[in-house]
Amino acid sequence: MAKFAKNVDPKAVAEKQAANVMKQMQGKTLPSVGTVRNYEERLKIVAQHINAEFKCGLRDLTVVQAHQYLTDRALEVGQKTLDMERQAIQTMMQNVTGKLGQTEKLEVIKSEKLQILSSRSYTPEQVQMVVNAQTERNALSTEIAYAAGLRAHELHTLLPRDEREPSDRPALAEKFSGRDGVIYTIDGKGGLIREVLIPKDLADKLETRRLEQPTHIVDRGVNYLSHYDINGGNRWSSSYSTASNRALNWSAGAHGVRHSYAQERMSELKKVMPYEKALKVVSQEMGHFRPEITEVYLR
DNA sequence: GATGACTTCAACCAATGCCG
DNA sequence: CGGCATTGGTTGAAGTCATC
Repeated sequence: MAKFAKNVDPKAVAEKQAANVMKQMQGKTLPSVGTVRNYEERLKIVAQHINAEFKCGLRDLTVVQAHQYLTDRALEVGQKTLDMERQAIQTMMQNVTGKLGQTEKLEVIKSEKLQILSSRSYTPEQVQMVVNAQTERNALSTEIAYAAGLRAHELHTLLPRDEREPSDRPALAEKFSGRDGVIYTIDGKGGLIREVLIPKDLADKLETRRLEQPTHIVDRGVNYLSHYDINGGNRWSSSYSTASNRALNWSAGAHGVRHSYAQERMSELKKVMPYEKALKVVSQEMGHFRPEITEVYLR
């Protein structure tokens, strides 16, 4: 009895079960750090539910019970979260508990909640209002991300062009045409190094924050080596959202400035070239492998 | 010493994006 | 076009720092 006393918290129990399962995944071909974090997080939620509903531990979960759980869960969360939980359970069953063979899969369940896909972009004036509601350090990150179309985490990976070679990717001559500034590189999604263009005045401000020694930064469990004293990742994203709510009474998230970049570049380029060509140029500037991805930024 | 502006963290949920 | 991997958004609690 006494030895269970410290484990009466259901959340703590579920957390431990998820952690143990993930530990047993070591040695398998593990996905990225961020994905591992997602799996563990989702498995913790799954464990909490099934501990209560089925009175069993996480690794006792059967295929039939998993199906039952996901079907119930479809009423509570959206498709993406439901997918993540199914994948996490599936990976556990394939690699740890053996309830599924390596090629066997769980049935895909449809969420009952429909997702609303509305525009996330900000006008230049709106971005300026958000910038004004942030401290100088966060404001600089916002201005750079907006001017160069960066993802939040990419702010932690900035480096001048002459200090790092970009990945070998096709590039049209029209890349960055109509704008000028200083070329930097960033380490993007999936390890793709790409060139980005930062206006001169912002590049100057950025260089005043250059560090003598690069500093180690952890964001959402992922390690970065930042060469500048600027914010990025979830800290900047959080700052942006709260500042947006203060200034505008709404927020579409920091990623909204990347949507703005895409839309502004498209309207600039469409004046001097056909739509298809413009889309191709913008997709290269944003580090997309295919132009169709860029189109989701235009809605 | 209360209040508000601002930042950070952790936990939960969702969108983005590649590829078969 | 769907499955799956990777990245981002929101929220509440808590901390710092002015300001009154």
